[in-house]
Amino acid sequence: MPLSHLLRSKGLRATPKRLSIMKILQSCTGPLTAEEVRARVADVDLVTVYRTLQSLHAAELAHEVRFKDGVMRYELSGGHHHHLVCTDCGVVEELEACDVEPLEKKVLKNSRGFKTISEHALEFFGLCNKCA
Amino acid sequence: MPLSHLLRSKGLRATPKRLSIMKILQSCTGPLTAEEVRARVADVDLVTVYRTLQSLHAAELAHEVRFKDGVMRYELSGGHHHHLVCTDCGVVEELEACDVEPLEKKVLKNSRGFKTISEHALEFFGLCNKCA
DNA sequence: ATATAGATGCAAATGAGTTGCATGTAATTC
DNA sequence: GAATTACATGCAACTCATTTGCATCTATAT
Repeated sequence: MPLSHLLRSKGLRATPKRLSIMKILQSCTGPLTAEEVRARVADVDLVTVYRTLQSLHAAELAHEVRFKDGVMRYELSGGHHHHLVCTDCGVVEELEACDVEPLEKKVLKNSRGFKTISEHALEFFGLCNKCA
Repeated sequence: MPLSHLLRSKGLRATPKRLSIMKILQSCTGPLTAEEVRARVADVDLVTVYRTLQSLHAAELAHEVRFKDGVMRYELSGGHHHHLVCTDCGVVEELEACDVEPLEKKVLKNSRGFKTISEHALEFFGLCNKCA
């Protein structure tokens, strides 16, 4: 499905800037901050980037991730997954498998105070081959 | 070990405000933001709270956690663990067991680009009994 | 072509967290 | 137990990510 159809299928308009932003997200290996997106798209206001990323996330077309710096990052939703982040240079490696579901089930079963678990956030931090 | 000795063993001074801040952290079930700490301690500047929490973390006396709002929270280090957070009311339940280590080993083994994994962040989000 | 709801840009505001600097005080030394 | 000194605190001002208000613009439906 082309990006423009994806957007329209969620009730969002397929504007040139939106498409550029999505293409950038698509072309990068790791999740990007609003500022990183702005630096890669010609003539976009940072506010527009913020609003676009929020819209994409609200429409479930993008995931939100926060690494240790606390800055929000976005990536196109290509299935649920987690990341391995280098604490030295910041390189990000995507992990295909999630494998947290069994843990999640166990956590819910052992919980006294919770009825449902809908989400989880998991990130790994370490040193990449270069920085080690 | 009393809090004052804990501090001194890490080369930090046992000042009244520091002790108050630590007592508050100790008495609360979940991790607290700087602002939440300030609201519970008499006559402390927010800056002092920030600096104190950072010192405690640097000395490994406190853990840092970030939930979905992106705000940093602190809790006294009582062994590594994770949290279950209610997305509605914000209640936090602590999870005794971690159980991520085997996953971590597997992730490192499967990784092409990383040599070591030193840390991970894992939080679960759902609805507590009250809010469900 | 027109209408309209949604998208964009600019400026200004918000809110978490930080920094510089002067003052205060815990811990050490005599 | 008084003096010394390095660390701790408070205040004001700052930075930086993110948000909001408002006027303008434009993709999409009619």
